[in-house]
Amino acid sequence: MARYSQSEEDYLETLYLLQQENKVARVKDVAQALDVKMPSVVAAIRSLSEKGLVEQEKYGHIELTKEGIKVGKDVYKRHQLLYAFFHEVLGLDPEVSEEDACQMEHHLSPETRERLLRIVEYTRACKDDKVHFLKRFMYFVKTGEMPEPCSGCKKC
Amino acid sequence: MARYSQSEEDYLETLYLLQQENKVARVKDVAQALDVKMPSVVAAIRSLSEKGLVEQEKYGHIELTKEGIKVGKDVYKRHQLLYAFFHEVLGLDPEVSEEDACQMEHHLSPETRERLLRIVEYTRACKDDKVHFLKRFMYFVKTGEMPEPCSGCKKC
DNA sequence: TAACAATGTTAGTTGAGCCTAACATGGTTC
DNA sequence: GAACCATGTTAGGCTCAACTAACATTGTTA
Repeated sequence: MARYSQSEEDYLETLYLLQQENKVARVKDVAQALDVKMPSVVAAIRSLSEKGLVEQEKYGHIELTKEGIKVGKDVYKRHQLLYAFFHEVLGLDPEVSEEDACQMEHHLSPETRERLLRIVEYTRACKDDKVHFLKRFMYFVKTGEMPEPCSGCKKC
Repeated sequence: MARYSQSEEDYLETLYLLQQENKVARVKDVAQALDVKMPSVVAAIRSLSEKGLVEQEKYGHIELTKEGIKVGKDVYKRHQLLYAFFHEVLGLDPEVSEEDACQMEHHLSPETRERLLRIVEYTRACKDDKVHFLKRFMYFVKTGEMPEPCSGCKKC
């Protein structure tokens, strides 16, 4: 999978999400979603089209190619992962989590991505576990002090 | 503190680091550090100078102003924090940690920054604690399974 | 001190990605 | 079916941040 610019990734992600929701994406929708003007969308689509990522019929719908879907979906997955990490693990607001995910989704290496996924999974699993990482971490966030050892462990 | 572009932040951070090491920064050093050509540096310095962030004497040294130091240092602190998180908490290679920190340092909101700092602190504190988060997390990374409850807790 | 090498600067170009203004198309309504 | 409105497109311009080529300055060395 080739490398794409931040802007290109944003267009592909937006197109992917619009396709999921509406089945059709129009220039106007993309412009609204990305808060840019329609001519900017037209230029971006032309460029993506030349790279084989989207297909356009004049004055018609915009459709992602197979490759376009792959990239758009991948960006969105990175976004979701970052959001989950910020919101679920770090306990940040939905708004902040969303905003930072938007920015950072373009800069996530495969290695970091894998580890972030692990820590999200770990945190989720911990909720059913005796040693509840998130509880302990949030206690630390609030008080600045370490919780008692095994405070969350009913066995002790 | 006003907002600065990614490129501006990179120049200020580089100048800050060069000043820390050498006491003087020259156009050539900055160009090397950022892997750009000297005319690009000259243009960037002129722009930063107009914004009151650096001072230049023609054909001479480049110095950060008070404000420039503040911004450059702040960027570097964000970098260090991200590096620590990637390396110490997620257990990623120094190389990957460094590279991702470079990219993401420009997109870190104050809220996320605060929480990342907490999780790094928490992880560090855990090393002296009975319930060793990092050990447990790394066990999960390697095996895909949750460690035994309180496996790290000597009291149990 | 004259020449040369290293460094810094200026001028002009490029490409990405946005914009506005003007024009084109297509679907809805009288 | 003609007029109108929403949507799409083209043309042209702007800013940012890089580049090359050519020129200027400084400092070192014969």
